[in-house]
Amino acid sequence: MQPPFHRLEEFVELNAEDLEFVKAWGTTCRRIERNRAIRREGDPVEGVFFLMSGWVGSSIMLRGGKRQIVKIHLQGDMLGFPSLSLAAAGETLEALTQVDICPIPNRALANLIEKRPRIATGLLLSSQKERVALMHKISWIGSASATERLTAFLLDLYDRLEAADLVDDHGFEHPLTQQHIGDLLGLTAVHVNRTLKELEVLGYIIRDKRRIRFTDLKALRMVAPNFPPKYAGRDAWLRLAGEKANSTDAR
Amino acid sequence: MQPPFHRLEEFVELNAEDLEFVKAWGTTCRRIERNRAIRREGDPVEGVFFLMSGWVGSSIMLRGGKRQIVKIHLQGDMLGFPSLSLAAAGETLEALTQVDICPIPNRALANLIEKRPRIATGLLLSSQKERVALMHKISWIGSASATERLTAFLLDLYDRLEAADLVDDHGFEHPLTQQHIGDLLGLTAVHVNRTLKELEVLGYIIRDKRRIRFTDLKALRMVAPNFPPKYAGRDAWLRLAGEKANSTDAR
DNA sequence: CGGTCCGTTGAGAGTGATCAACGTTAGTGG
DNA sequence: CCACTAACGTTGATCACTCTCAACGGACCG
Repeated sequence: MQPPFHRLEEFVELNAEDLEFVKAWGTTCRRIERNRAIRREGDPVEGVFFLMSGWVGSSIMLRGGKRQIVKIHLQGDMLGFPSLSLAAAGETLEALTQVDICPIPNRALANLIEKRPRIATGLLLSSQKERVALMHKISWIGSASATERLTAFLLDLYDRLEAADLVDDHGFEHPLTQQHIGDLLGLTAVHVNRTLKELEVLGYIIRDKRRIRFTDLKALRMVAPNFPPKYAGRDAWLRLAGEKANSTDAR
Repeated sequence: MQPPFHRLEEFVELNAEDLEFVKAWGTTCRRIERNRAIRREGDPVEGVFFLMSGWVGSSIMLRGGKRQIVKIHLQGDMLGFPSLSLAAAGETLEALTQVDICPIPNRALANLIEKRPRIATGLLLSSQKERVALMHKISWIGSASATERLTAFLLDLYDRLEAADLVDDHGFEHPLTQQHIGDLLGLTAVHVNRTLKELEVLGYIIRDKRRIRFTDLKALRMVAPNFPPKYAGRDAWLRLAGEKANSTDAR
């Protein structure tokens, strides 16, 4: 089975050496059980993680015991990157399913930036993509109804799962409780329940245990507050590096 | 007057060559008048901008004519970085005051990544800092009251203005209408007005035209939903590159 | 002097939170 | 295999915060 490098190769074309480099990450993977923390807020930042498989939630604790889940990470994502700018980890990374993660220590990252500029560029652009995603999330958390937030979230998840080839028959299995979804969207679990039911009554989705099937994607995309932006693709690297990219590409 | 490089030097120590490189940006600055767009959503992404002086708002348009202001940029910020990952600009950059911006074309950025790894690292870490800021913003937009959101915003602005040395007598001048603040926080201008008045009645702030003075910072920080995180500082680069940084540092 | 933008204040309406109860599912140990 | 338990999902009633609509005053500008 191919490791999930689709995110790394989204913006840059990796050559043989690059691939060898990232494949080395896979040699030190760790398995973490469901509901265990990978890293807690305040822990020292020893590096980042590459998520090989499973679902991970990244959350921030608020006063009063509330938590805000900032992002659901899927396989192929880099975890803990934002905390590189902090003196101590600023987010709690929690395994929502059994997961396999590969720690990438700071030293290895530094080595990467120096030796493999194309991977570094890919990471830089991926970070910008994450910023765009956060910006959009702010835009619909800030001024959208519960129904709109929920559809935006579901569609985002759908698109990302599709990119990771985890969508089956217009639906997917997920490990999220309604409390999780509430913490993601800034809603209470009770209201998430009502809103999910509303979408089901409208005939847009069908729920069965922890499986969601999308029965009217078109209608859902009409409900959502903003359509997903179009990402740059591989030519972003071309735009950045000009003709350089072509001449150094091994394949 | 020294150009505002405080953000560039936050995570890395720039040597003489690095400084020469970034100072070159200043030679192609453009002046933009108040209320004019620097770049609109959908425009081609020809590069990023370094903000020499003035206030810039970065916003996303939503359906129904609503706009979400995602971030207020101050001098020393890099503008338009997230759009590097997009096929077309994903945010509108609007001058809130008269501003001076220095365009940095994609070609120059590529050159920078290749030739000046320390600046590149600084930009990468700055991007992560922005991600942290966005994550925090999500956390208080998602589940905080209007009062909490407003105080969080005011304090964030205060801290950033202080870093740019623009705070005077615990207060500052700003160009924002209450509509702007509403679009930032996901509130209506009417409610922003009531909430500002509430903070004034409580004795936490004093307003006079477009000037805000903070009369009880301690109380305000108690109201805000989360304290600002502690950033890594210059040793972040050390953490990344190990002893390498010391040996190559010119000063 | 008129016009426009911005700030201020009031009254009423609606969305989502809160509190509470109950049903259902899954996991545990006997 | 069953009893027990805790976590999760569902539904109802009430309440509070914020939106909406509306009117008016002040500041700035042509």
